[in-house]
Amino acid sequence: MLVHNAAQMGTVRQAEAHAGHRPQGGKAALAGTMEMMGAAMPFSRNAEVYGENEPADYLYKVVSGAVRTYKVLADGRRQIGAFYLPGDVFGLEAGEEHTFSAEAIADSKILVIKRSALMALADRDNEVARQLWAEASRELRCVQDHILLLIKTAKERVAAFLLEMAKRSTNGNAVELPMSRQDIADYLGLTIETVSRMLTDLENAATIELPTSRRVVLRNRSALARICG
Amino acid sequence: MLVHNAAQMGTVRQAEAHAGHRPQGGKAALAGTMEMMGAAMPFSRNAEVYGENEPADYLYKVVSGAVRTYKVLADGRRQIGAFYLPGDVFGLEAGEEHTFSAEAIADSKILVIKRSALMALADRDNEVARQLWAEASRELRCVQDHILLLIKTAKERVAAFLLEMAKRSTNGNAVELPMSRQDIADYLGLTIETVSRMLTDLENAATIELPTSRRVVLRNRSALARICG
DNA sequence: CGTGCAGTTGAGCAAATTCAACGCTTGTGG
DNA sequence: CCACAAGCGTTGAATTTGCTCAACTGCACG
Repeated sequence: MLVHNAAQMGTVRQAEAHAGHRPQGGKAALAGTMEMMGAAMPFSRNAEVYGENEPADYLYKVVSGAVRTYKVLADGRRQIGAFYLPGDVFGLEAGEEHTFSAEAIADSKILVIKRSALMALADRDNEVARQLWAEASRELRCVQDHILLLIKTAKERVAAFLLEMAKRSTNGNAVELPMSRQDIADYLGLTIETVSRMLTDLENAATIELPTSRRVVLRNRSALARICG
Repeated sequence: MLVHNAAQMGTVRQAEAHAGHRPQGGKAALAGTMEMMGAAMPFSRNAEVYGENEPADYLYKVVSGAVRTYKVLADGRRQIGAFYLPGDVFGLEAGEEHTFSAEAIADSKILVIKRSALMALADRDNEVARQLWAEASRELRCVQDHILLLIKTAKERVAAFLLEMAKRSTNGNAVELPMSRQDIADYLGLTIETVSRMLTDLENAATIELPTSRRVVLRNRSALARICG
């Protein structure tokens, strides 16, 4: 189910109330269109946004906070598919059902958009359709890059992860990690111990600084890039 | 952008001769549409279909043979993104350029379709657009499953690979592998030696038979499924 | 009949995991 | 206000897994 408690139920309805709105013109960006059609909902830390195999009736855009998508294997191993930061769109599926589950990593505000409304709009407005394609393409590229990550060594994965987060972060060399070591490990296909060791190795090599465990400062980007392979 | 430059590959020009054809009706499947719009081209074993970063002006459908897509990292490691068997569509990208390279694994016949023609058709015919979405979605799901493979143990990866190939193969429990051990290894993120060892382990456990190195017979599917995790 | 390629097998090694202990921070109840 | 438990992260030692390197087999092709 999309809605997990009564308190959230009401807010989702709001999203639908806006579903009929038209964008200002044919050249409206998907970003702008979505703001018109969706309603921002609060999710608290670790709250589920949607579950695997649930109908994909909505898509989402992170306003603040952060989101992880993941799958859990039969024996409990968890693979995180992606992290989504403010501005990122997630939950856009061509199929009828979500293939991953999604949870808020921290307290978050998330824009909820009814899929059918956006799709109907895309049928009339080719620009919107194009934007949806671009979004899906971005997602595919992300997953493909993720595969390339998973064939690398532990140090390479951690270095690549830091560079990726830095590229998506706004504040230069200082990166605030919203996720735990376990989340990072499950994203990189490593254990928390290995992630921790690689981070301390990088710190010892003066490649990064770790003022706190959730804050990383890149001291030597080119060294990181070199490590990436 | 939907309109793209003319081909740089001389042989591909043939495909364009058919580009103006219309499907029989609005409900034509993508499969049928593509047969109308494309020309079958022969590719010999190991021939390149397209290269990474080349403009994605065409998309492709395997008629016979098999295709691999791959990326090579700076240090020479190769990651195979996917294998495509007869009936499979590949090279469909929303972006301007191919993100992987593609090669024929064996001598193959491949249908070549001009992207701009198909896209133009999709603009007029929502059914075609929907089919393109479905294709892109299938591709995304494939890549996501691939990620799940890469976090497993060597034996689990090989077992999952065999089940995947069996599911795509037509002839029951007998699976003909068109690709080499090196291809399998680069798909699974393992070495050829490890792939070979896992296969012999499975054979010793009477889970599979290996009449020849390229032919596998699944003797105990449920055991394989159990191994997958 | 040799040559070359693809695949298998073995031994030793390196990388990452597992298991275990410990430090630090945070929140809670006496 | 302090004591203490819980959660998160780090570190160390032992173990396991898969890799590297090397030898060897079978087979196709000249």
